[in-house]
Amino acid sequence: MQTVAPDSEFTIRELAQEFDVTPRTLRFYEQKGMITPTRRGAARIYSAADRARIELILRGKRVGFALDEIKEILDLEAINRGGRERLVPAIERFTARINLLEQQREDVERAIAELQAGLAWMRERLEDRTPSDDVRRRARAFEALAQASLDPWSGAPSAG
Amino acid sequence: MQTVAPDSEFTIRELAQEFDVTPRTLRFYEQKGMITPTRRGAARIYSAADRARIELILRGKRVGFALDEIKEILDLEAINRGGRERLVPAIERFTARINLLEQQREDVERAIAELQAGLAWMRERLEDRTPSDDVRRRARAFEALAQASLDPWSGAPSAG
DNA sequence: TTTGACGTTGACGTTCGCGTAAGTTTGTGA
DNA sequence: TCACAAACTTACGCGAACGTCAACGTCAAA
Repeated sequence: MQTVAPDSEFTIRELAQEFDVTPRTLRFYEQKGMITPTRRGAARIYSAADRARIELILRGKRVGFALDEIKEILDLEAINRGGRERLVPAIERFTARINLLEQQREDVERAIAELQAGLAWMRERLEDRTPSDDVRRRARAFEALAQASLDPWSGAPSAG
Repeated sequence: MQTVAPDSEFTIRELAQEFDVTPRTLRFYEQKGMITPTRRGAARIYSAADRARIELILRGKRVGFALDEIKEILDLEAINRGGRERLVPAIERFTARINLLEQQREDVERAIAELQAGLAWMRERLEDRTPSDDVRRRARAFEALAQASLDPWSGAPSAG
């Protein structure tokens, strides 16, 4: 999220701490060819561009990309250099990816809704009330799952 | 997405095909205690509730939950049976999870935007034009990454 | 100059989420 | 009754994404 001066330099530990990964992780990404920090002696020096790539890698991971896929995205520049033979299939893969992500956004929204329903449910249970109709309606997803535990409420008057 | 009659029954292969997983996957989930189909002889019989749980498991997976985490969510009914000691920490974990998901929705949206930016870029390259200012602005995320390949465009007149 | 923090390169270990035999049983139609 | 598909259990295997030593180098502070 932060933008840093373009001539910034970072050590491996600085970036590892900032992004909450271990140095091992950054070396691993390098070994996969996803980042190519320069060296001062044997030590790695990371540029602002390296840092930006790391950000993108980690965001990619959070949304479920495999490292190899992320690498392909990062290699956009290589794709650009390539001719139509590289460009065209890449465009197709990108498009497919975007569709998947849009599906995934839906999944995330449903997951949020479901967890919130479960949460509301638990909160009412915590207050020892039988769940309100509204909560029960929102917890529909869980009704199917937890019928055994829901059924006692569904027909019976609250049995204190 | 489909709602089925509550007394429906399914074989392992039916559900495997419907959800595009292998039978092995469903047995694996069972082994982890995430579903508990009944048996007819040795053969598994899945109920509508089992089917609903599978749906939830798979959606959970798509948004990046680990199976153990999904199991916890599915165990809401067990949590419900438990007292405050179980309920309270569960509420906290659910809340934390929701926050993560909201963060993730942002990540997904950014990822979509970035891929679309890359896509627009590639499309213009495909037409052999130097990327328009608009596209370049949207591809900011990639500028930092691929400076080497972007710089040639930035100041120079298109050199065919 | 020794200590200690931080860096390096292998190289093997671990967890997760199943895949993949191998061999056995069970149910159904010819 | 035989065959064959489809289910079952057991168990080892695998790729991804690192974790975790081991063994070594380097530099600043004490």
